[in-house]
Amino acid sequence: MAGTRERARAATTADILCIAREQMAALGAEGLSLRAIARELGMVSSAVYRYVASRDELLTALIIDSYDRLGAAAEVADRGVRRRADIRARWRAVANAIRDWAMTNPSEYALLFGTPVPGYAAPQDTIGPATRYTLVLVQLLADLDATGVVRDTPVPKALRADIARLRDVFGVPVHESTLVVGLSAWAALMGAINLELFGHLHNVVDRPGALFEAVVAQHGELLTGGTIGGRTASNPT
Amino acid sequence: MAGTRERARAATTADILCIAREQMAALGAEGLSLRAIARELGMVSSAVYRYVASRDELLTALIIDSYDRLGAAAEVADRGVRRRADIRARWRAVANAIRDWAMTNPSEYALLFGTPVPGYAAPQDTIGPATRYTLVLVQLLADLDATGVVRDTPVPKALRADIARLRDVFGVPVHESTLVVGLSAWAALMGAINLELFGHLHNVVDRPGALFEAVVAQHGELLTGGTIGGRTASNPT
DNA sequence: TGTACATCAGTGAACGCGCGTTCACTGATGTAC
DNA sequence: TGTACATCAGTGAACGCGCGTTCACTGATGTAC
Repeated sequence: MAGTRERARAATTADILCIAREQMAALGAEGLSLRAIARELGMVSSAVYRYVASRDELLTALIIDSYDRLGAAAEVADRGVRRRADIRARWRAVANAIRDWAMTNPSEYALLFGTPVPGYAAPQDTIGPATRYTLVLVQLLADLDATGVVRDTPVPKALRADIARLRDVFGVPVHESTLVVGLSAWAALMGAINLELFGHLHNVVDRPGALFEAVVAQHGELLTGGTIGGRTASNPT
Repeated sequence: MAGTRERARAATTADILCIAREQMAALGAEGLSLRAIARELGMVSSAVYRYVASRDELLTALIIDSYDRLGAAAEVADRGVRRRADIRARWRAVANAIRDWAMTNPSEYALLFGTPVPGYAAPQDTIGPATRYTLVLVQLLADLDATGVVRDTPVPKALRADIARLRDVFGVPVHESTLVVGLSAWAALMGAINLELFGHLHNVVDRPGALFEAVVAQHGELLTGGTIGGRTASNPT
């Protein structure tokens, strides 16, 4: 039966990735060590090179895998919302899924969104997987637009070209102002997770989850209907 | 003259911090090496221990110093706005100052706000300096409140207790809803910087500065007058 | 079904490098009388 | 102003540890005839 060797190979390849993840959780991405993985596998250090060409390649594999899991989590969360037209609910679902994934896989999240590993340059292969979770968000924006929301958020001139290009890249028709608000929501989303995960809410907020909810709710409003034009309630300028 | 020895000591202590910063810029926080610093100083490796008790202590010094510089930058920017009542202008100034500092000191910013160095636990001494830049923001919120802005942003119940405690900690009277919107603005601010600095805007936006401006402007509106209540323009739910 | 050969997982030793930290020491700089 | 003593910056060697990567090898597993 062709495959018993292949299956063994696939199994230890998976083992390597798994151990690598554990090691990252304990020591961070820089702590990743092929020798330590070999030790854990009960192999001699050079044996790992049958499976992985170099430390950097392993790092790349971990990054791709992580982006993929994150993307899958986001997709599942989005699909889980029955009422497709309820953009706010879908936004909440996706945002929470991303946060949940981050909290249960903190080291992987840090690998993707924390300090880049110095000396490591992500190869092209990581781009595709990296876009996966953002595609969910962009599709959300497109569906939002389809509902005919009116928004008078100003689109900065300097962003016009970028935004036009973005629309082409994703191939999804999204209104300019929607994209701007969407990018902003994205920044807030990732910012809230970073602050929490990297410890900046210690002594600030005891229930980071509640803060996260508030941030997400606010941007949900902004996306689905908030009109934040020039009118201010009582601005003293 | 008492002091020639002391001055020499202060000078090489400063040199050590300076070289450490350069080293971090090149190799990241984990790349920080006392031996490499000694080499750079033209000393034998053990000599550094006259000035620094351990690698971790040096890391702590760097963190404190960085928080301090960041805080100073934020304070200067805020003070630079003549019309104190123009909260939006002050918010923009402070936000831009933080971003500017981050862009000119990427490795220090990463040290503070990126992935925590594994195995390193920040001692109590870092808390004070860490609050410095946030104090600028909180004072901004307090001054904003003093202008009598009306806002109907809902305050999540789960955040009530946290927010009350926060007000006590800072000793500045800030309205609940103001703090919630402020925290949200903080998250967006840091999120936008992280995305840019850690490379997530590559192939997404060519002018990250313009995106940053947009994010900051949006939250400026939200802070100073945007009312994002339950009313939505055309929400299909 | 059996043999001959190719593939390839894992070994063991080595190269050359890095690191943090300790310790007994030399010798110059400062201080007290 | 000069001497005796204390302080302390910097030395040099060592301990014990880690790492990535290469290379010639053994021996089991698969493949072709």
